[in-house]
Amino acid sequence: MYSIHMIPGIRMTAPSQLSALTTRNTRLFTLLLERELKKTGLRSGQLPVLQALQDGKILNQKALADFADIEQPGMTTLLARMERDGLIQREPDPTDRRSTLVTLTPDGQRKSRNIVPVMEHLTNTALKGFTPLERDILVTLLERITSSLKSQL
Amino acid sequence: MYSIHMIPGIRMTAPSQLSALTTRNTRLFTLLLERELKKTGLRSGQLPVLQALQDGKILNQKALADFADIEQPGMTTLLARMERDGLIQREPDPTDRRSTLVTLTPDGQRKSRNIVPVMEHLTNTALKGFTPLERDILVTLLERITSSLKSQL
DNA sequence: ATGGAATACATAACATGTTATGTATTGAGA
DNA sequence: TCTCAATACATAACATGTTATGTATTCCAT
Repeated sequence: MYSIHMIPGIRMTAPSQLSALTTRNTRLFTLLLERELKKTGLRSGQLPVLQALQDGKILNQKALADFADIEQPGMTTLLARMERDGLIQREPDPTDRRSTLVTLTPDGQRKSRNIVPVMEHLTNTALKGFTPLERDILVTLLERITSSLKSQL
Repeated sequence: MYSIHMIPGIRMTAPSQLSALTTRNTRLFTLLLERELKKTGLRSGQLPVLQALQDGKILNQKALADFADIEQPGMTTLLARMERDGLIQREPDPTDRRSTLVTLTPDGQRKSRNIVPVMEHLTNTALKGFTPLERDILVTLLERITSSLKSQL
């Protein structure tokens, strides 16, 4: 499958600080992402919503929360900020009066087109020097962790 | 905690989900960690402070912020909550009137003894099925990412 | 010795997320 | 049909983190 010879800098020490490492990487990545997005008027938390609503798609808030993998109240407040900033539009669902349908505004659509190049650039920065094999190994290991953690929920 | 999710249109097969994977793992790990810590009366953000002040060590707020790798205002508010909750004590540094010296209270010391087993258990959960080699590969790759991202700051 | 830069901390405003809880609407079974 | 559970959303309270900014103190170069 994969071999230690292909991983430079291998140390054989205990990953006692695994969570610190992933947390640090997440915060660093988000920090750099926010810097890039600042030029486009977007924030990192908005990206899943913009992605989910691309191509004129219409979703209610529950579907957006599921897609973004956050709780419903978090999505409610996020969408309130995005509506305030003119990125999305909310209107009542005519078929279900509990539900609110969300769409991108033209400005939201326009700004969301900047996301892909920004994410590509940052991902390449994070994985600088990684061989394709190393990328695959990393993703495989991370997916196994996700699976293990989700099984504990 | 910010949330970076899968962005469409990135063609690289697997690593396009890198930030989504690490972010999801971080949130999942933190969620499970908070559940465990709830029994001990601690919160996840407090752990670096408790660790840094173990064995009666005395540090000022700047040193704690550096250790925890967060900004100074974040540490100030964190320490205010921890002081409110009786985990730490703050007193003026007699040798530098700008500085505040922080120590653990007896209760903080007592509660902090629960951290290591909790973290070990959760880390083993996250890395369930990993061989020692796979653990080291993972840590090595994550550290390379940290290094690449930090070089962009 | 002193004046200006650097340092340590605090505060405000905010984004992002979590629980807990309340309200209105919908749906489903007796 | 009617009641009761489930669903969708909102709100409150909070933790954790970020910038931006202000204040007080200390350090250093002249």
